[in-house]
Amino acid sequence: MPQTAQPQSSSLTRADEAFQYLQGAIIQGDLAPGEKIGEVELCERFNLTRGPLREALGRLESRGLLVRKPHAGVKVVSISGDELLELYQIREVMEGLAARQAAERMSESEVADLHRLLDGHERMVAEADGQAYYQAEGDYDFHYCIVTGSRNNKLVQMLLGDLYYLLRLYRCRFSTATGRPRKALKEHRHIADAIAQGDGELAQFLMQRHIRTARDNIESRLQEGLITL
Amino acid sequence: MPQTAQPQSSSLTRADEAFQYLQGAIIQGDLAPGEKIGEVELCERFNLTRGPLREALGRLESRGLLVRKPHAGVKVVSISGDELLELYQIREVMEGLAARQAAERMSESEVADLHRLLDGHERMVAEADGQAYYQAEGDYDFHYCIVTGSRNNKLVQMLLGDLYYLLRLYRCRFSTATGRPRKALKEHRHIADAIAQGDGELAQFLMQRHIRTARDNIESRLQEGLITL
DNA sequence: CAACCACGCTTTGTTGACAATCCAGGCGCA
DNA sequence: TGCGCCTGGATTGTCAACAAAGCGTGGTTG
Repeated sequence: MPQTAQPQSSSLTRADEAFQYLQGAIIQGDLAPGEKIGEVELCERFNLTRGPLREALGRLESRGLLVRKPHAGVKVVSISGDELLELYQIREVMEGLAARQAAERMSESEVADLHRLLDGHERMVAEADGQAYYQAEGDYDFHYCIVTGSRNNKLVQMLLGDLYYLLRLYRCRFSTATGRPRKALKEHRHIADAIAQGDGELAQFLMQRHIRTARDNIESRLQEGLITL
Repeated sequence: MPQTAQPQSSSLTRADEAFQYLQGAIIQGDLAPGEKIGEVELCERFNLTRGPLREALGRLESRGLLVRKPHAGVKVVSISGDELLELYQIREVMEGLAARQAAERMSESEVADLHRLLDGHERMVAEADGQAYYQAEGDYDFHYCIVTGSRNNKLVQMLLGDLYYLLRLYRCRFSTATGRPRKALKEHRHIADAIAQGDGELAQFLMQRHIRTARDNIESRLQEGLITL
């Protein structure tokens, strides 16, 4: 599907398209990690020239999804289990902050939305043991809500704009998930309750413990040998 | 290894030069915030063509130092006091984590280096009330040491590669500083002691309080009207 | 037979020109 | 006189070609 026709948003430049497309391709695993990929090949892959492509590449590199050596070419970032655990440690403190600020600043309607979201998740888990969907998307929806609710623009940018893409990359790579949907959902509910009560400290504590639990889960799985690096 | 360190070694490309140069120019304030600056002007400013420049611009944008609207041009990021406070909140939790991990993972020699660094700072403060230098550079040196000591690559990349540049931008803009070198130095020493003893929890707590104090200081100064936005 | 050097090819970095888009100023009309 | 359209200029986005650097290959030599 060559997107030669650009019907609508003229505000979308080719470089932006390439950026989004490449980001998606990397996250979904269409481009293997460590794969040294040439520029011309990418250009032909979705008809554009090297100018916009290089700009997109630069942005991807700055975001940490690509590594590029001066004259050696670009390759998709190779990931390790240790780095994933590092990411979770960072997530722990940052989302803890997000939860605290969300508890302090979320509006009534936002809190209501959050609870509705959890109601939906509850139905999903109850109905069909919908582990797959719940973990893949629902989990992100919940955390997404809280992060945006923190009203901390920089935090939103760092988490939603950068970190989550990396996490998604890992998650898609070795499709490991917590494997504990009900417990996780319960934790989510507790966090939402703390936020609803405006108890920032509690929300922060619960969120940190929630993510730490997930991290421990992943760590033990990694040690068991489910490493797909 | 974060690619943000410095593309030093052999052949640094023109785009990298432009990137570093522009980053420095923005941080030092040679480019006013909110200033809409043309590409050709930048090109002539340090002889290079628009290709590499645009790549550098893209990376600057992705790093948050520039904002660019599709056909409207680029302008240096305009900053607000609120955003600075947000940054400090993020710093609080992230550097808290860094301090904890540094306490757990720093080597003997690194701890010794850290203490030597503080000795130097102590001399500076005692000798000449060297507030200016201590605050401008010494403070960063200390935090830099601890962050790298955390051995958390992602954390290093996010703090040293991104956040600190923004902080420097703010600091240079309204050259506000803590104005409490002795107290800050004492806090630094306590943190270093906690790290030396391997007490991660204490180091984290002290670091968070240290940064929170600095933040409160800035907040009150802002409210007093030292806002240069 | 192995190691080293030189050559050429491939890929990246850079350049200048072309085309699309937006902003400002001026003119016409109500 | 004020509003809106139009045109001109300038700026950004895009392109195709040029130059330099890295790497593999093949030949030569110890």
